[in-house]
Amino acid sequence: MANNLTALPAREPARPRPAVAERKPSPRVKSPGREHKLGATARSFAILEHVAKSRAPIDVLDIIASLKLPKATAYRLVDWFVGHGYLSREPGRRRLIIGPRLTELAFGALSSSMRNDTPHVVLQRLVNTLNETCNIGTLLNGEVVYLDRVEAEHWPLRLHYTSGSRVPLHCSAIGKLYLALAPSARRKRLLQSLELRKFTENTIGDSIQLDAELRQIRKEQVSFDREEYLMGVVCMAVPVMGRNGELLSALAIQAPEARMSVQTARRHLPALRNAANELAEIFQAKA
Amino acid sequence: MANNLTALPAREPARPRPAVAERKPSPRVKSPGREHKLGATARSFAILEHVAKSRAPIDVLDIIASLKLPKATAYRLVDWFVGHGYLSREPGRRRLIIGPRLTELAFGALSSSMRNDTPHVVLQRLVNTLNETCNIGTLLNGEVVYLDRVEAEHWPLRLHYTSGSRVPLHCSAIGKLYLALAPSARRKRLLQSLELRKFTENTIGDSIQLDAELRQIRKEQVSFDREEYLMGVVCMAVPVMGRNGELLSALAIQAPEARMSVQTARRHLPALRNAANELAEIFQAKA
DNA sequence: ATACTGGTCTCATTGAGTGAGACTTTGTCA
DNA sequence: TGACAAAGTCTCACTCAATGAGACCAGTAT
Repeated sequence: MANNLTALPAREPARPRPAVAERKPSPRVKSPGREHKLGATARSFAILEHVAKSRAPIDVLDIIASLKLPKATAYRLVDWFVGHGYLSREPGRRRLIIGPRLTELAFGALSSSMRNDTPHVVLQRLVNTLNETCNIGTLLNGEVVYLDRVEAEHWPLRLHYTSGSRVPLHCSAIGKLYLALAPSARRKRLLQSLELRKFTENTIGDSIQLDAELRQIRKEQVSFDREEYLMGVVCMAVPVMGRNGELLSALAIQAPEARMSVQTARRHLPALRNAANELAEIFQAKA
Repeated sequence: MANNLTALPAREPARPRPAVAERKPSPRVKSPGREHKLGATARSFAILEHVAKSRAPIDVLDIIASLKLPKATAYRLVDWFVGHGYLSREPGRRRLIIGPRLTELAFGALSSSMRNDTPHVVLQRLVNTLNETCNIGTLLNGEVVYLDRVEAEHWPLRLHYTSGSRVPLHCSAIGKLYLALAPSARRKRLLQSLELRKFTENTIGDSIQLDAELRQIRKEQVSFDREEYLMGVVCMAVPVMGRNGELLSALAIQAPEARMSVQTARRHLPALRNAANELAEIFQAKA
């Protein structure tokens, strides 16, 4: 966990007064990767996390030391927290403990995440049962992105947020599923902007064939990736449908073909369908 | 809760440019009630609180409306939260839920506040009276986790952070309590995804039986684990209820059956109930 | 096409936040 | 009791991070 708190501008030693002012002519380069700073807020959370993590009441100097905050700043922030009930001081008016407001927030957060985190739990359970990697994915900007992903075998359930990786639509189970089940207007547009590039010998390369495949998918409500993107990787995806038949997202299982042929995958279909239904219900929590 | 978020300066409609600058001659009167603003931070917490409080995933527009934040600002903050894991987005890339980082913080905050604040004292007292191990637990990601735990006999009041240990819902007193008292929609979901694995001969193995048990629990507001998970271990759990009947957490006593039969446990019920009430009050301290 | 609705981006403006350091209070040791 | 250090507060010049109005840009619905 990179702790960039110190990395604030590192102000100069406060020169007495440098004339009046030199208007910088706004050198704002149109940097595309706009990152927001929220410096104070970041520090605030760091402090809370520090207090929450520590086993015993903590004093401000600890915070200053651990987080490398300047004294004045640390006291200022802590004061604010105390004043707003997020932190409290122990009887001796010194060491800090979690305040009532934060406790309240914590309760809320926990029960909220109890309610809403369930997608992940469902996924996790599915993976435990089938013992293969599964993921929940959706379409975003014409690409498949994974919303959550639980890897089999190894615990470290790494969340692959695959921000960068472009998974083309025409050669991934989830992508084809979306193509197949999108309302026709949308499908048309998506198809139009597809370039049916070949990745393996199995990749679908012409639109006639793709069309047939999509029809099949629509009929069966399952989509397969038979080593169409990566040789040796097989994938099966089912839709997570909303009440009105909208496609909320897709649930997929993925494994090396050595371990899971398309045949084998089909055997997992009931389990996937089941999980997909659970997910559908969860996603449709009412306000 | 006074909602002063709107009370930020209320910027003027951006006058083109008002000459260069008029140095205010520092009218800083030595105001004694120095108030720090921390505007961004305040707003940040307001957002988190809002999300945590709402029972369903919330969308940014709700936030904007409820908190009267300017659109751009709200999106900026939310983005930051999502980027830093405090909030997450649901499938449709729209509604917001509590993120992993906030869950972690919440958990830390709660157990920290258990330890330092009165909850721990209450628990301790209970243990001293009954002379058996007691713990406060909750449900997190479909598992039972202990927020605080005081062991009898041995001093070392170890806090079981049970990061790894999965305590299944259907065969633990706290788990069944949660199952029984959850709102019916959630109960349904939880039950659906339960695998009634047998751990001992007493483990409840079929859903009919479980259903009966849950009804009983709901009626009596106590839940027992009669050696259903570990042979020789008996457990009894009572709810800690909020003002509106929400389940805040659960309080349980645990002992070897040799020392505490279910009968004996029942005798401790009044003491547990009492402590649970105390806890309820503590948890609902007003800001 | 046409009108929404949800969301992103830009950018001038400025006040919120900053932090070195002086200062005050509290605690400790002789 | 004084004297010294450590903990905590306050000041203030400086500036950059946050702000928010509004233009803009998808998608979706009509």
